[in-house]
Amino acid sequence: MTPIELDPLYEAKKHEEQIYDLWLSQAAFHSEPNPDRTPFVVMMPPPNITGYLHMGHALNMTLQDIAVRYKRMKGFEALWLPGMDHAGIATQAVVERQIKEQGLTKEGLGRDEFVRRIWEWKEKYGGIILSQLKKLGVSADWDRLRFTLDEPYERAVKTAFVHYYEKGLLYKGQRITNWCPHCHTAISDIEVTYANEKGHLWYVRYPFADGSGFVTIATTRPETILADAAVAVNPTDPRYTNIVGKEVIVPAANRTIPVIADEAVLLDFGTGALKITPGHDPTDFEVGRRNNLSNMAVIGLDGLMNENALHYKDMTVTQAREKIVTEIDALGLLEKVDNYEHSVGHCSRCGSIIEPIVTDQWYLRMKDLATRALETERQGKVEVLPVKWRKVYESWLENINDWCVSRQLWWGHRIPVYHCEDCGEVIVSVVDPHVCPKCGGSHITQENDVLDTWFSSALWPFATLGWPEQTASLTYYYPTSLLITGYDIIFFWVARMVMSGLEFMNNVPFHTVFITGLIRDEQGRKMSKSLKNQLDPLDLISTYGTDALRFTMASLSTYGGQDILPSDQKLLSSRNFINKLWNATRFVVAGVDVKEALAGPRPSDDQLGLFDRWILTRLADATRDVTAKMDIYDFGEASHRVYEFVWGDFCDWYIELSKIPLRDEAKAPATRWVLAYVLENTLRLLHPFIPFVTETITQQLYGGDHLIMTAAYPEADGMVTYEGDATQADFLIGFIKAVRNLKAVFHLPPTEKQSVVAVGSESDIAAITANAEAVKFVGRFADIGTELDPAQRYIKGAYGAMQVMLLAKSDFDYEGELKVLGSKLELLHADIAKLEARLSNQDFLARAPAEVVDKDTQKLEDLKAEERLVGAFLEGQA
RNA sequence: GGGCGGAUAGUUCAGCGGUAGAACGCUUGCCUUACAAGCAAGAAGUCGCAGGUUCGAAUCCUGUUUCGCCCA
Repeated sequence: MTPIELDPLYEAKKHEEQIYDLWLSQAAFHSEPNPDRTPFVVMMPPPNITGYLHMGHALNMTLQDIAVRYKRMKGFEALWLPGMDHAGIATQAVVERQIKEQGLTKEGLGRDEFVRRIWEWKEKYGGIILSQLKKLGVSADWDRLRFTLDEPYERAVKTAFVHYYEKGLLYKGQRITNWCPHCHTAISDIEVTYANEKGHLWYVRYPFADGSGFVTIATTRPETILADAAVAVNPTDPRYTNIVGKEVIVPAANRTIPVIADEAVLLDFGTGALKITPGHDPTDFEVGRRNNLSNMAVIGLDGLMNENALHYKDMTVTQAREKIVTEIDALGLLEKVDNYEHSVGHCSRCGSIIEPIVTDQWYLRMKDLATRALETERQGKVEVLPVKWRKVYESWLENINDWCVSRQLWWGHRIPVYHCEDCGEVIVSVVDPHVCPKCGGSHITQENDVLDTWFSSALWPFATLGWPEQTASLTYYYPTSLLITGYDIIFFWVARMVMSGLEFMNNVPFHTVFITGLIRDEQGRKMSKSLKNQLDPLDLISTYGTDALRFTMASLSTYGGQDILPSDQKLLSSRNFINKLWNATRFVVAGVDVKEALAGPRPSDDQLGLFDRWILTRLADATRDVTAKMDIYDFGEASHRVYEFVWGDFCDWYIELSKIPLRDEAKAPATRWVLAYVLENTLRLLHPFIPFVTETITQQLYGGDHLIMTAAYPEADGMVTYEGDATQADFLIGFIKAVRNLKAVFHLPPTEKQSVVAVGSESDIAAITANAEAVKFVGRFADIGTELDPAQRYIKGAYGAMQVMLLAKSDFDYEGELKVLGSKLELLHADIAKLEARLSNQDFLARAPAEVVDKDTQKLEDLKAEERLVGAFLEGQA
């Protein structure tokens, strides 16, 4: 056998790229429907084509990859379907900025040319994130990469639109919408983020038309006075009952409007009288509908005051506000101005202040769709994890509004609604109509607007599999298994996928949705460009290696979905762990040909030593625990458990202990097999978390086409365990620790090998003497005796009821020992007192479960035995 | 205003009815032939505060303080 030589340090950079290529070359990520296997399907949340890899992706994609690799190794037909989102507003903005630098505008280019340029941009620069994902080790089926604007996907979007339309769920109407003057499009309610801002509350007098005084209203937006349609009071407000029905004059506009009564008016806001501007406020719009008021607009789609704004025309909203306040003040109609903090809506995309404006938009009726999505989740057919997000999901669906799905953009799915210029017929169709079905005319034009990007994303779990065609993939892979995403898109995406899955597939889109926490910086702040506290995952990969980043992400994620604060320390710790694994491998391969050892027969039980049986038992325990956590997607706990096994059991104890039998050719073969077996299984346990290093090692061990990523995940059920032997080994480990502790407490040089004398029960002593060689080696003892020599003095320690004595040198510090023993006795006294108090409590004995009482009784006996021993030491010392 | 979540070792977090756990940091001693990206030993917490339920509470209930998030 020729031992394999490995570098003493694992250098991720040297291996990762070629390992990824190896996987690709073997088509290891590809999945095809296979009736012999159960599918496990994850739909990747499609990143924007304008996107770059950030820490959120690193977390989210790592967890998905762990789940997919795990299930793949578990024998599922695992499909992870990747994709990209056309991201209407974001992409259009990027290309608009680009052509602006060339002195061009999209209007100048025209729609077709502009869209053609976006496609050109997409081919050239778009999707950089995909190559970045590969650096993360993402094992997605790239053969099935989908893009939300590809032709087949477009057919799905049109089909969905036509379906909703024909079902009467889509309607077009003049309604007040959230208008972003910067993006120049309508956006939906959930794309508006509200922030409290300092502003003013202006108290303005509206004179009665009959000259009988005035009524004072309070407003935060004086510039909209120009579009006022009424003044409203609450019908139950005794202050104002006599003015309802009167006419008032709009300040600065000199129009008359009525005073009306409406329940929407709050009695305690301002003066209790409000101006009503249906054209520029959602609440007022509803009041206007109830009272047949006009929807006059004074602010245009460009965010400037329009022709209805009289002498304020072409001013910005801010300018108009200043000017009109001055004018009203000059007219003597400004009563007072208060400072006032109120909530202002901003475009979640660009941050501009949203203008509520009445425009013609398409809306999707949500009530029934939402009810079904709600019931399905409540029946447990879609499991939302962590559970705290269930209420968020539910409360949104319970209070849902109709969804504005049209956008005034050019990049996206153009709404498949056509108008016959000849007869006015409205045609809603998946295929482009060339002839009007009603009049036979050929002058047909399509609506200009496109659909909200989320309208297409909502179809992701089935449109990617070929819907509306009933493809073999759709039949086999749908519904999918797991979705992992961030909580910021529960409404935007998760809930809408559930709705459309139920509507079009009559089944849930996924069985489980796992919501991850948010990545924050070390101080717990959100990562943002303005704070410059963003970590770049690609930097972290080049510094620490992909596996270290992945292991950090996994080990920091919690089942409760806590936010995650990565730090250099944590990455360093993960990198060190990977290096530990690498070096454990170095040790194994220096003495064992793993491939050859495992090709041979498993040693019989009597060929295995005590510690061989111990580590095999521990491996089975670890496998069971890790698998149990993985099965519920608790990646954090799973990673901790495997870390503990690798470092704490395998490296710290078994590898050290194996050095003894490896020197003995009679025992070495069994130990070699165990080393190989445990290493092999450890690598498999770890592979989903740290795929590169485990595959690199596997390449070293086996070479050729042998991949760990397609190997079987360890099964605890198939592993033989030795409980009794494991307990005995644990006892010996405890004994070694007791001796080490004694040496350290009394500052005996670790290199100095001590003579140890153990005095205790026959069986305990027998266990120690039977394994004396191993115990002496890892404990660094010179020899182990079982009888005290009265002529010698000893350093006294206790391991339970067993005396653990070290031969003392003449200069030993007995004063110090007295102190140590004394404080130990005090601790024992305290523990014993606590237990005695509990065990003498009749209520405890009567009500606590018998096993708890038994455990405490046993514990008390053990403590008392140790107390007697330490007490005797002290007496002997005195 | 409504809702949700956090408050546990110096730090970041697990635990969520049976005498407090991890990682990192810290202290002490070690270049022990896999690993100093390491080894051994150790210190460190009245589990935010106040009540209650229970034989027993970090864990369940109520109130409270405080930080954060979401919705209006």
